[in-house]
Amino acid sequence: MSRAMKIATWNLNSLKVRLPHLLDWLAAEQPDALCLQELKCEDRAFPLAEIEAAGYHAIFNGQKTYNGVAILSRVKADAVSRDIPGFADEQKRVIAATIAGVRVISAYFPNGQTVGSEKYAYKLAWLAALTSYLKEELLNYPRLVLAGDFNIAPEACDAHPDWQEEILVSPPERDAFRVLLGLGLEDAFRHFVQPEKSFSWWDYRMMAFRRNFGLRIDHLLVSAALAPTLTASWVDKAPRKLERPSDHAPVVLTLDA
DNA sequence: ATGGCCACCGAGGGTGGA
Repeated sequence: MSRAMKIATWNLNSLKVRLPHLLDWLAAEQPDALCLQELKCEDRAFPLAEIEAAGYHAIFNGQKTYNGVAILSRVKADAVSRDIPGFADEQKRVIAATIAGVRVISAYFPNGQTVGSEKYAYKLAWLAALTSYLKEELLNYPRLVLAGDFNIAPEACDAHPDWQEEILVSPPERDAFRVLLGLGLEDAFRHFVQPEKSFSWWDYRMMAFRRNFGLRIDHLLVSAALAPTLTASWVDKAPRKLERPSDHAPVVLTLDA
């Protein structure tokens, strides 16, 4: 018997500020699992009551001011794991759990700031650690989704032609993305024919959203066991049009597994 | 024009994001 699932990822850029948008989106879209990033919220301040009132369970891994990830789910999450095992890191960027038989990982990849900076070196080291972790996770959980803000636009078509920065599109970052695919993961969005200039992030400045001056840096990668079950994937630009939006839009997949 | 916006902390402007 097959079961339809809707799984999404959304960098909220502050859970506190975006809570009304989040609750509206949950009510409208009813995802089975929603991976969140950039909570900027300590665990003790997590708005659990509001999330539960919306009909969702929540697991979270937060810190003050920066980073912070969570997974919301219709059914309770099992086998919860936080951070990258064996990778010493103060920054709260990873949480994983099994939801309705699917291993779901919510990840907030480092930004990297500028190519060659210390933060860039941290990004590449973090990517290597994540890759080792994913290799292990795939052995334990063949039905897996890696979702989050990757801070990498994997191909030329994933960045607006006028994007002048090296960061988010540099060859070492794109190589790291391809190494993840090489583990047997597939970009759910690219499993389907998509409109040109499909992006998931637009800068707050320069009227970037109105001009569709953006990047596709939020992704859902699915394991080989799940890829044949995909039924759709899209970017939901609606929340980016609201007052005081996150600079990221939710990215969604559906599957029938 | 080498910044423009937004959120954070905390009480003013510095830091970080992408």
